[in-house]
Formats: sequence, C-alpha cells, structure tokens
Amino acid sequence: MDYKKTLNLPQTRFAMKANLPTKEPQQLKAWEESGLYTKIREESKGREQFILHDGPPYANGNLHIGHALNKILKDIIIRSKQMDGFDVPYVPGWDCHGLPIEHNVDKKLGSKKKTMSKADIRRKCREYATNFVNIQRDEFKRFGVMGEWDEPYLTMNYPFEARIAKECGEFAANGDMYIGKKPIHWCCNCQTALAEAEIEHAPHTSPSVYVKFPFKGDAAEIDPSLAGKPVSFVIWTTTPWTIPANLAVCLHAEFTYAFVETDGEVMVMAKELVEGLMASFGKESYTIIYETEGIALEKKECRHPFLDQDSLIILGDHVTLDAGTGCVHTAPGHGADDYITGLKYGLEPYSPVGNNGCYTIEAGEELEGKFIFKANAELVEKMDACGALVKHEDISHSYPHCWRCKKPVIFRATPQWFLSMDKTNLREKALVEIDKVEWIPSWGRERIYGMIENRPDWCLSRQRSWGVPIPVYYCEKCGEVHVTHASTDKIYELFKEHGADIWFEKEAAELLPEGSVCATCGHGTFTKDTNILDVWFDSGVTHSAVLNDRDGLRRPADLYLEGSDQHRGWFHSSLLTSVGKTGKAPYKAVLTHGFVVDSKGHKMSKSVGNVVAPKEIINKYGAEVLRLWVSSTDYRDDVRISDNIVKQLSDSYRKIRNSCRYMLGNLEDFNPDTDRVSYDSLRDIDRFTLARLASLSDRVQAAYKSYEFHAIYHGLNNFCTVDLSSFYFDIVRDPLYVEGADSQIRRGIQTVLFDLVDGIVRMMAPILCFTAEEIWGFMPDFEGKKESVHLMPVNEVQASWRNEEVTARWDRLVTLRDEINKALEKARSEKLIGQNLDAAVTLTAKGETLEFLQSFSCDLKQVLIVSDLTLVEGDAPDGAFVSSETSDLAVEVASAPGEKCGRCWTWSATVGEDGERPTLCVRCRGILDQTA
RNA sequence: GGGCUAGUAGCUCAGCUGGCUAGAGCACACGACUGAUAAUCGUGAGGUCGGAGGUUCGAGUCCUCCCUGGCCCA
Repeated sequence: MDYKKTLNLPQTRFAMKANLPTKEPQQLKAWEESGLYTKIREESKGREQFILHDGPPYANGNLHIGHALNKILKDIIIRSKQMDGFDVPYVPGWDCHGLPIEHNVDKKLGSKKKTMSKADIRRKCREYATNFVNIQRDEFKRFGVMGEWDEPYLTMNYPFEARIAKECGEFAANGDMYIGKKPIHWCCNCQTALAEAEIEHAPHTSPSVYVKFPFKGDAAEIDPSLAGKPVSFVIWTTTPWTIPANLAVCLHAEFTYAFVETDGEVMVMAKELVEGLMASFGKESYTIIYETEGIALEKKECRHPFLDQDSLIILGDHVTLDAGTGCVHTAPGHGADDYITGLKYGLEPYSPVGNNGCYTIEAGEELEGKFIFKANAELVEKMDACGALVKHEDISHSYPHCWRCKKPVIFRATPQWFLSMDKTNLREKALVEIDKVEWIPSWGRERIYGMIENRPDWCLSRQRSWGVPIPVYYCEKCGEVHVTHASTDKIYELFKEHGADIWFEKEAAELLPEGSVCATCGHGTFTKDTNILDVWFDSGVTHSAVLNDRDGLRRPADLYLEGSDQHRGWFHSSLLTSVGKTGKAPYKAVLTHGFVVDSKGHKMSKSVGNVVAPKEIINKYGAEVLRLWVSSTDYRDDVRISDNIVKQLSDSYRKIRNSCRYMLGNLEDFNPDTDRVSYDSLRDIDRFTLARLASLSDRVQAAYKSYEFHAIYHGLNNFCTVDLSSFYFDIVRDPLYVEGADSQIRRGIQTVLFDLVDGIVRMMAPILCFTAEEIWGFMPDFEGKKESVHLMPVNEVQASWRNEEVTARWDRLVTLRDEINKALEKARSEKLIGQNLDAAVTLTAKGETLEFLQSFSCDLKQVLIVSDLTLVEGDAPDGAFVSSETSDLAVEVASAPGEKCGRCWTWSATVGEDGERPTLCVRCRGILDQTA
C-alpha cells in the first residue's frame, strides 16, 4: 500500500519560479488600480511625519543604473519608515531647465533656431523635458518605487518658476546679489557665451612668445647683489592678444626662481627650466647670479612691457613646470585660473575686448577696433620693437572651438550676477548650519565644509534661453539696477499664472508694478535683464518650492539622499539658498551613496563598453533582483555591478523565495486564529527558532534605522539558509509530514512557521516589495491581516521569544550536530549509509557533555535525522570518529537495524510486527489509528 | 596637482575601542536524496587581510610612504 497519501505533504500554488519580468508589471497595475499609495497615505494620517525630500534627476535621457541605485534606496527608506509607524509622503521631482536640454533642442532645430523667438525655443524645450519626465517616470515606477507619481514636482511648473524667480528677486532686493565680471567662453563669431558642453577642442596655430616684464624699481630690494641690474621676469603665452589685459605675473610659492645674467641683463625664470629655456633662446653663456623661492617675490611689481601700467607679482598653485617659464602671464579677464588667483589679490577681471572680439577703447587708441586674433602679429612686432620679446615661433596645439561655427573661442570677462558669500555672512552662517546637520557617512561634513569654506561667490547668471530669468531691471536713463520686493512680488504672481515665459513675451513696463521709478534718477522706464539663472539655483530652491509651498510637507526635511557628487551640487546649492533665505539648513540629515562601477571598480562608460543598464536586468531577472542588489551592497562606498554579481543575487533571491514557499506549503491547512499553539506548549526546537527570528528581527530593525540595508540582506539570506532551510525545516519535516494533521506537535511547528513567514515577509517588504506582496497573498488569513503587506506595520517580536536559556543550549547542540554530521559524512563516503535516516548512531561521551546530551533525550534523534541513537558513557571506542571541536565526544555510525517504514522512512525493528500493516512502524500505526 | 574616500577568499559582506590557528553566505568540487524536485541536505577545498616600512609582547585593526580605484575641484 502507498502511504504517501496519508502524509501532510506541502501544498501551495505559490510558484517556485518567480517569473518576475512578467509578474511585476501585473502587480504594479494591481497596486495602481487599488490605489495602494493613497490608502497608505490615508491610513497614516496624523502620525509623525518623516520627510525624505527627493533630489530631482535631470529630465534628459533614459535612466541609468545610478538612478536605480538612488531611487531604490529612497524607496527602501520610505517603505521601512512607513512600516515603522511614520507618515511618509514621497513627492518625486524633476529638474527641467538648463543647457543640456536646450542644447539637444538646438541640435534638433538646426538652422531653424535662428528664425525662432526665445518664447518659441522655450516651448520646444518644455516639450522636450515633458517627454523625458514621462519616460523616466515610467522607468522609476517599473523599479517598484512608490510615490506621488501623478503629481510630481517639476522645476518648470509655473508656480515653481514663480518661486525660483521670487527667491532670486529677494536675494537681489536684499543686496546679497551683485553684478561683477567674470571670464567665460565666448564665441566672437556667434557673439554668444558658451558653456563647457558647447566647446570642441581642435588643433589651432598660435604664436608662442616669451616676453620680458621688467622689474619695477631697483632690483636691490630683492637682493643687494642685483643692485642696478636690469632684471625682468620672462613669461610665456600663446595668446599675445591678452597681453594688453595683463595685470600680473604669477609664480609658484614653492618653486625656486633663478636670476640668470646673460648679455648684460638678468632674466627670471624657474630654476628647473633654466637650461632648456636658455638653449631655446640661443643663449650659450649665462650665469645664475641669485636664486630665491617664489614666495619671497610676492607682491613685488613689474612694468608692463609696452603699456604705461604695472604688473603685480602674485602666487598661484596652478603654476607648473610642464611648460613655459614658471612665470605665468596673468590676465584675470581672460583666463579661469587668472581670474581666480586675481580675485585673491583684488585684481579686476579686466577685459578690453567687445562682443565682436575687437579691442575697446580701454585697450588704447592704437588697438581699438582691431580683431584680437589679427592683432596677435602686430603685438608681437611691437614687443619685438621695444625689446620685450625674447623668442617667437608658431605652434600648433589643441584649442577650444565653438561647437556651432567651429571658430576658435576666447575667454572674456562679461558682467554677471553673483550671490555674495560674505556680504551678509552667508558663508559663515552656512558653515555653522553644516555642523547642525547629521552627515552620513560622517566624512560628508568635511567634504561640504571644505567646499563652502573655500568657494568663491556663486555666479548665478547664464546667457541662455531655457531657464528662469533673473527678475531685475535697469533704468533706461541712468542704467542703475532696479529690483524691489514689490517688483519681485509682481513677478511671482505673473509667473505663477503664466510661467516664466511671460518675461520674454512682455515689455518691462508690463512686468513692473505701476508707477515704478528709478531710485537713483527718478526715471520711469526700464529694460529687462537678459540673463537666466544657473539651474543649480532652480533645484537648490526645492526646499522652498516643494517642502514649504506644498501641502503635507515641511521644511526642514528629515533626510536628503543623493550620490556623493551632490556635496558640490544639490546639497550645496540647497544649503546656500536655504541659509540665505531662512538662516537654516533645509535638511536635518544628509545621506550619501557612492557611484556604480563595474566588476573591477572602474567607472562605467559607453566607450569602454562596461555599462550595465537597469532595463537589461529588469527584463532578464526582474526589478526585484535589482532591488536586492541595491540592498546587498554597502552603498556608502562605490558599488559594483556585473553579470556575475546579478546572477548571484538572483540565486539568493531564489533561496529566500523557496524558503518562504516551503513555509506557505506547510501552512495550507493552518488557521492562525484557531490553530495556534501557545508558546508554553511549544517544543524547545520551536522556541529556539523563534529566538533566532527575534534576534534577526532586532538586527533588521536596527539596520533599517541606520540605513545599513546590506546587513538586512545578509541577515535574511543567512537566516533562510542556515537557521531555516538546513536546520529547522530539515528537522521539522518529519513531524510536519508524518504526525497527525491536527496534532499539537504539528500545529506547534505551524505556529512557528507562520510567525516566521509573517516576520520575514514584513522584514523584506521594503526591499522585495513585489515578492513580499505575493507571499502575503498566499499566507493564511488572520485577524488584522490587511489587503497589502505594505499597509502593515513591522512585525512585533514577543518578549518571550527572546529565550536566552533555550538559545544557549541549542546553539551548543548545533555545534555538536555539525560534528556528528562529519561522522555521518564519513560513513556516507564509505557507502555505509545513504541518507542520514539509514544510520544508527552511537555517541560516547562523559561528564558534562554526556549530561548535556542526555538532557535532550529523544530530541537528539530527530535533530540528527537518524533512525536510531544511543548514548553511552565512557571513553572514545577504537575506530570511532572523535570530534576535533569537542574532544570528549565520539561518534560511531552503523547501518540502522530493522526495516524501513514505508510511511515515515525511518528504520525500525517494529516494522513487520503488524500482519495487516507489515510495512509500517509502530509510530505510524499509532498515528494512522488516531486519525482514522 | 588639491580635497574627500576606498582596497579582507572568485562574488557580496562580518571582523567593536589592536589579543586565541581571519569568519559567514553564495559560487566551486565531491557526495547524498528524489515526500520543498529546474528544489533540498552533507562534506570539502579557497585569503602572506592592495604593497613596503614602522610602533607594540602582539596589527586586518595604529603611524608613514607607495600602488590601484572612485567622486569633486584645478
């Protein structure tokens, strides 16, 4: 007779194969249709809020793996905080303005752009951004990220644009903003400013000249030995046209400078370069008559080689010995390094060059109106004539060109708006606020502190179309800046209704409050500023436009979470605008994650071909595996991803899934409300497992609180494989299948299995949101069970589960079990047994170990899953397996006596005793008698 | 070049304030089972803790330098 039908074998419709790529979209649809997010919001109304404020991704292109890491981390936090009892609204957003979008729209428009108005171009940009918001939204949703996707914040929404303009206008009206000059890339042909992204590098021929700047006054002030000698500093440049704008010669503080006497004059240059330079100058005989470090020459002065002005000697770290003379010609109006070092010495960004690339009158009558690139030759001649030229040759080198017209570009200082770091102590206040924020990891504080401490004023203006205009005016008569709180308020109202487009469509008079007059001259007509704001200002102001303006949110946020690059980006801009406006940081804590790199730790790039797209993983394995990947890594450092890594994750996903499936299969006939066995009536092994669950649960909750999700992944994974699959499930299988369906022992195990799935499913829910929901659907109903696991709180660990006595005893037993398994394995390799049930084991021990083993009595046989077990007192018999861990334990394995029971597969001498049921052991006969 | 940061078995991670022969899971190899079965169980082999110095009775853990990465600047 086949007794298989009399067993309680697991049964469940919960599939072993997850089939995630097809099932996840169905689940998403179901959640959407049931309005899960809204239900969660309603359920948690009135609870303490936790605000994780979303940093807006840029609405351009498809999502890459870095987006996945960021948004999934956020989702895990949102969901875990929600289950932890907070009200956690999540409003995702997008950064919609800016050059890259305008750039792409430009490319599409081609020459058509020239015929279009700014307003037209802006419409195209808006369409473009909208399109990518929609694409990215779908992709984010597919990751399983939950939030207010129907009403995200967009920096191009009218009220948002209004808010940006208002915040800017306030800064202007309060005097934090000022007009200064700064060199930017400029195309003289297109007569426009260019961003870094609009620059192409191409070969270009430039004059390479070495020019002498004579020391001003008597060189004796440097050293007496130089008294009366004509000393000059030799600079090298490939842009002679910038020499009229020279204001300084820059040295490196730590380099040694040599004073080289040759042909009756003294030339100064870096000592290390003397030999090569003198050779190239054709000077065969020379003497170094003095040398000193750069720092000793700081703030001395030279004369301009041909203009009636001085040139200050300054110090800068950008000076190198790779090329030139170690003395750098510095024109703060025509170079980035020059500008920055110039700022430190109070030099103005002097740039006597107009929009068309021709000198202005500032450069002198001789040069006025001449195109700079043409003036190069003339200047070289001039310097030669006045004896300043040491050497001249033409060289070909890589030089920046305009992406559009392909002409060489220049650096040129133009008027720009700046946010002052120090006028109203913004820097100082921001630094104070930094120390009130919790930076996770803690080095985030050092990183941003250093940046704020050293950054120059924030250049806010951009010469572009797609963005929010700087809402200030200029008096038509006297040219004075005009901006007031009233004018800013008016702009706010207008933008809220019409968007920032209205700025480009209306005249200043229509945008200003009636009766506005210039505070300086009393004139009443104005022109508009033509700049737009740096997009970092847009996103920097989300704390105001979203946290403050939107119902149900608040400032400061509890948490900002972005990649570590945002210390320079969003964390930075948000801090400055928030401190400037409110005096406070916009966040209480800032969490950062690293970057996604390939299996070797190298950055991903298309050209290297090591890019892993989230879509590929989702299509092959499902978003769940992507989420598991996010949870498995210590994201505070860079995180690696590769086919191998994902495959491994997918394997451990299956392990977790199967463990749950086994539990569900054994809970088909269990009603948690009526079949539960009280803790007191459970066996020790059941209690031990509950204690393990409690310990896991504690660790998991702590890990969620400290955002250390990889501890959860590892904890859960280990628990499923070690504590459950290979221990509890393995041992409990016999009573679960063999004992009566309604027996206390089986119901007790089921009670534990139920608490296990219930606990595990809630622990995993923030990470494996799809699978947790699927498991939830297959769990038996019970009182208080809600329609979705995501509506449930974390599982509560009962105090009684933390049973230290049972844990200590069983931890030790587990160690002994591992030892005995080694003996069984030896017997197996000797073909003495196949499975453990084929074995009869004799344990020989003494003293405390013997007592310990005896205290488990008949449990021991079950724990080892053998058919027979005998405990003997004494020394290790010859030939017995002696444990290396516990020397006082000897194990002997023999083939189990008797016959194998046809039902429970245990070997027993009682099989064959009953003539009617000759294949059954006495235990099975008893069980069948009871259930019959 | 500067600021911040990292480098423990093939992979993902433990290893607290320096203290037993450096751990886990997976992957791998071998074996068992066929009543979790495109599952499950057991056993085993994998690491001079990026490298070199140093401090110490003792260093994966502290210091210095170097190498290889990452982010941000220049």
